[in-house]
Order: sequence, then structure tokens, then C-alpha cells
Amino acid sequence: MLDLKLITEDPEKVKASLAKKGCIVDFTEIIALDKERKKIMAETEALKAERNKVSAEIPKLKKEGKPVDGIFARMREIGEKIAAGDAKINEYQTNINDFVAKLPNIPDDDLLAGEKENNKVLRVFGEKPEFSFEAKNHVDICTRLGIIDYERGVKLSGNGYWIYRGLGARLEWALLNYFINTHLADGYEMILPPHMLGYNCGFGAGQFPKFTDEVYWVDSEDGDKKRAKFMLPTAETALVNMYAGEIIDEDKLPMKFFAYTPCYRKEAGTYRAEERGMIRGHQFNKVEMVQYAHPDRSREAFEELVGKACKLMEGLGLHFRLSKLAAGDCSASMARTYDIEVWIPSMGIYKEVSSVSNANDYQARRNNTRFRDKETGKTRFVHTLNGSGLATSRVFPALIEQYQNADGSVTVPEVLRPYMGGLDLIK
RNA sequence: GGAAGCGUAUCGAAGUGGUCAUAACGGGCUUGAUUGGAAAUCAAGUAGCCUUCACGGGCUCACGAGUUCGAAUCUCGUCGCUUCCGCCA
Repeated sequence: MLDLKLITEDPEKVKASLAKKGCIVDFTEIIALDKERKKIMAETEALKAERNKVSAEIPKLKKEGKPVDGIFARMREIGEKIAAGDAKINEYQTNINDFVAKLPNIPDDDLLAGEKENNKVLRVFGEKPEFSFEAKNHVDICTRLGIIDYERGVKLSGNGYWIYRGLGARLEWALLNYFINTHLADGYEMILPPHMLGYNCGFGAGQFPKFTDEVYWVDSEDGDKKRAKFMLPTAETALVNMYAGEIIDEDKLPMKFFAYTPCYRKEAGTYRAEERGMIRGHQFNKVEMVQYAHPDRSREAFEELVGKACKLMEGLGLHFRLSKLAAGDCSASMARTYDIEVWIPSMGIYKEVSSVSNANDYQARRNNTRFRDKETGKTRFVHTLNGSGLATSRVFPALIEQYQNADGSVTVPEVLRPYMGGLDLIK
């Protein structure tokens, strides 16, 4: 959520910033509405002040036995005016809120405008693996090894679901454990949040109202979405709302968390045929990192999260790259996003395994997460940052393909072997 | 799922239509006094939001609606908590 003050004070600047994200808005109406709202508010509050004053005098007059009937008539009139004024203010406020809630975040100044084509590769890690044999895709390899059961996954839940089994399940679990242990070593607090969340979480994270149709809803028998629960599409949605409405001690910042959860997404629409296997599913595993940072130090927090995600990938020895996203390719809530993309040999492209973002105060404003500034004693909004660390659903196939051998076996990356009882080869 | 009770500041809690919202009373915390230092004691201070150039004004007693000249207080709805009962991987 943007600060309305920012808009009323310098609408042209906000307009230009949002345009970088491809969001074209006109603020003239909303500014006029806000002005009118303030005017009515001033009038209504003057009436309230009068009512409060007179109300305080009534018991005194009654005690003295003076007549109060005339006062009552006047007060009734004031009461009606106040009710009308409040209704008007509410109506305007609701309209303003709805408008502002739909605006995306302002991108950081250094971002290029435009979409994907303006993303910039910052760094490439490792090299594209060369195969002296005909390399296979991960679906064929996994099926042959019996470590992913795509067909029976579909039998259970339909298209977009698969079953990890045997060494596949263990490899998946090894990845997650490797991520978890790394975060623990870095001093992050481990969180296992509920997987079903209330509407307010989706709103606070900035995903609703835009994406209400792209998550799975449960327990909505009366059809009221505000009361139903949805399956979290990422642990960020939970982590970023843990302190909603609270005022945090400045000493506690930065707060660093990570959570493992499956992520549930509708991913509606048809995908290109090449997105086979586990590249895009309705349920995938992810370890998510979140930081609550002091606004003056959130850029450092951002760099830390990017560094951590890269370190995890480097540890696995995979070929990948780090990109800085153009303004229009960042998600709506985010001021800045770097993507980590892994090379999928069979597809000949890089696929996202981690997205690290700084929301600045956008999410904190939506869910009212503040801290008390020690120097001024005033409250300020925190900055929230998140990053995958990492999502397995792309790492797994990349690993299978990049580590495949001529005989169809797959070498287990060294860093994962301790988590798999020392196993070095899946065959 | 059923029944009852409850929701007031940092915590416990008083207030049952106006003179009780910076909010009684008590605890905690901060500062000061006292002390060699501490404990104990004493004193002072311990919301957030909106609005205004400012002085000031307004709002908030879980949330929302209603009754009333006036609501923390009465009525209804929603949410949450506690206890008891039922069910249960």
C-alpha cells in the first residue's frame, strides 16, 4: 500500500514511478476526493466538539433544575448532521482505500522501466554442462530411475501433481535439509506456519485482491471470501503477517526467519508443452526466507538474502545466473527483485528457482507492522523482504539433468550426500 | 459441533447511560532521590491514529451495526479467548 500523502504531495512523481511498472494512473479524481473528505471531516469534527461540550454541561444543568428541552432539540439536529457527515467520510475513505490498495509498489529508482526484455543478468555462475552423450530430460531420467511417479501423481490429483518416491523423496528431503541447516547456521529462526491462511494475510502480503482467484480456497461454504481460508501460495504470505498490527522494539530488528512449506497455486491456464514434469505444479516445496528490517538498512538485508540464495546454489554446483528484474517484471508488491535462474539443459533455458525482493514498507503499511524509533520515540513502518531459499521444484529437475550420466544414473551433489546416508549415485 | 463466561493501556483489573479515559487500584518498565553497591522505600513519567501552518479539535473500551440529546455501560451481528460437554487423526 502506498502512502496517500506521497500521492497528494507529488502526484506526478508517483505517476512516473508507477509508469515504469506499466501502471498508468490518473490521480486527479482521488486527490479531489481526499480534499473533499478533509473538508467534511473538519466540519463534522467541529460539530462533534460542540456535542461533546454541550453533553458535558447537561448533567450540571439538570442538577440545577434548569430546562434542557431546547438543548435536546438542537443536539438532535447536530447528531443528524454528524451522522450524515460520518457516512460521507466513510464512503470517501472506502473509495480512496480501494483505489490505493490496488496500486502496485513504487519501484526503486535504479530499476529500468519495462518488462522481461529489460531484465539484466548481473552474474553467471558455473558453466553450461557439456554432455559427451545424448542428454535426456528429467522426466525420462526420473521415470526410468523410479524416483518420481508422474503418472500415479496424476491419478491421485490430476494434472500438475507428482509423487516423490524412494530415492526421489530422499533427494527432495535432502535438498530441504541442506537449505534448512544453512539458514540455521546463519542465525535465522525456523518457522512452521499454518498452511491455510485468512484473507487478511493475502491482503497484507499485497497478493489480494489481485490474486484471490489464483489460490485454492477451503472452508468457504457461505461463499464469504473474507472468512474463508486459502492454501498459502508461498510461506511469505504467512511470515510477512506474523507481526501485523504490532509495534516491534527497534532492538529486535532485523528479525530473520525462514519457513519450509509446500506452496499451493492454481497456475490456471495452459502452459507450453515444454513445461513438462515438475517445472510448474500446483504443489511444490519451498524454503522461504523473510526479514523484517529497519527502513534505513533494508538494502543491506536485501544483499544478504541475495547472497544466501546464491550460496545455496553454488553449494549444489549447478550452473545458474542472477538477474536484476526490470520494474515491470517485479511483482506488484515489490520495489526491487533479483531472480536466480537455473539452467535446464533439456529446455535450453534458465528457470527461476529463487526470487529475492524488497517490499520496502508496502506490505508493512497494508498490515500495519511498525517499530518504535528509539531516538524519536515515534512509530515507523518496518521494511519486509523475502526470498526463496530455495524452491525445490526447479532445482530438482535441474540437478537431475545437470548431474546425469551416460548410463542414465544421476550423481548426487556432494553437499547432499550427508543427508542421504552418504549415497553418491542414484541408479 | 453444543453450553456458559469473557474481550478496557505493557500486564492484572475497576467502571453497568452523562460529573470514569491519559482511563481508579495494583504489578511491570523508565528516570530521579536514597545507598559503598543492591534490595526495600519515596517521587515523577510511562498509547496510537486522523486532522490543523499553528493553537487546537476529533477518533479508538475486540470489530461492525443499532437505540439515545449523549454509549465502555443497553440491543443485535461478527471475530477471538477461557471453561465444561461432545467428536476425533
